[in-house]
Amino acid sequence: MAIKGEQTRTRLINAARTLVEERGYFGAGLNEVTEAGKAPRGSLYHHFPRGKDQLIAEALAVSGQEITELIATLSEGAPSTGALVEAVLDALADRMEQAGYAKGCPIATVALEVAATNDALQRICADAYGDWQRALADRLVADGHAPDRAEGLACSLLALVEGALVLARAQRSRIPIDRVRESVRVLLEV
Amino acid sequence: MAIKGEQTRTRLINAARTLVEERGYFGAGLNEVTEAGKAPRGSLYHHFPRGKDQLIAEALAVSGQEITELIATLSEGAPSTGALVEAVLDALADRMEQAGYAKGCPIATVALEVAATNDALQRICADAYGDWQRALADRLVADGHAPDRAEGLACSLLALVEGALVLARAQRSRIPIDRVRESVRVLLEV
DNA sequence: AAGAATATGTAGATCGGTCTATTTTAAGAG
DNA sequence: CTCTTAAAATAGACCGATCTACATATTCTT
Repeated sequence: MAIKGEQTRTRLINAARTLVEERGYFGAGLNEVTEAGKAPRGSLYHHFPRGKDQLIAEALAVSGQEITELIATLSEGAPSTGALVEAVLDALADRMEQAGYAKGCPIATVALEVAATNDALQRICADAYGDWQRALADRLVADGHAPDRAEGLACSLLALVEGALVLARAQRSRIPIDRVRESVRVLLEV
Repeated sequence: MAIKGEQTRTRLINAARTLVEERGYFGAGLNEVTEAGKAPRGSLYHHFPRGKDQLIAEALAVSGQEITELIATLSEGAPSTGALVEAVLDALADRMEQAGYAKGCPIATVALEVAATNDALQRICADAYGDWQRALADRLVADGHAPDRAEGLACSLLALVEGALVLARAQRSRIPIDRVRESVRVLLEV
């Protein structure tokens, strides 16, 4: 049955997602992943024959996709791009607080760790950020912003969100996120 | 003679600073640190008897102080807070490119890795960000911004810089930094 | 019966940390 | 100024633990 196998595979990916977001690529050991995913090491290498990099690559891709979908979902109920970004900040801040600051951006830690040394993972991280930026740029254009400015503005908005997540986690406080929230409107209402 | 010992100590700290910035806390092994610092293991534990955490704590403190001084230095030649932030972005972008994207924010990677699990290092990271934010806030007040708004604005500026560094490293491109650069003025000229 | 999936065992390397010598340095005594 | 001596610093072997990865069975599932 392929169902059971898929479940084990999914459990491993989710365990990897959690551990990688909390401690990064080097900090997430496969022993911990298999323990958290309730699967023996044999299953891990059955489902991910190329080992750790394949597992984490898929975990990052899933996490990246999840944020892309979060942006799409929140965009439906947001009256403006500014409201969308604020909603994203709120959602991520809640998620971070609820996890005791063990969660933030699911990509950032790995992105920084492997930027210069692991081409495959670097590309996946870059793609995730590219997807999020495009989602924001699309919404900006839909809101009537000049298309030639949308990319740059979306990039700055994304940087603002990423920076807020870094500062909030580093200081174990959602204050930076709330402060950045107020700056979003300034950036968009000009 | 204390001089020779201090030199070894400094070499170890600098080796740790480089490796930690490139690959983070978990990715920087002590074997690599001692090799890069040209010192045997005995010297490492002579100068840092509390081991890896002590070494990396001092390395982070030095790197944090270096950025604080960079802000102070660039502030002298900058006609406004906006110009200061742009100068900081330029300096860090050059540094990043020159290192083949092995450098970015010397604090961020560790901050994300240990935010929820290592109180001592988390505090050091938080302090570094606090210092940088205060330096920006002071300059904002000196520029005539309302003191009660300066903290929040400084926090947003810092988030913008941190986010730009994350995106630039992740995408191995200084484009995000250059785009954020343009948003800085928007944020300050309102 | 066949293949997918699971379950361990283990290999080889590396991890952080400790230990004992040995060398180097600084300071005190004459 | 030289000799002595204790501390500082260096050197590297070594420890148990953990790491990723692989090998070999065994158990499910259709």
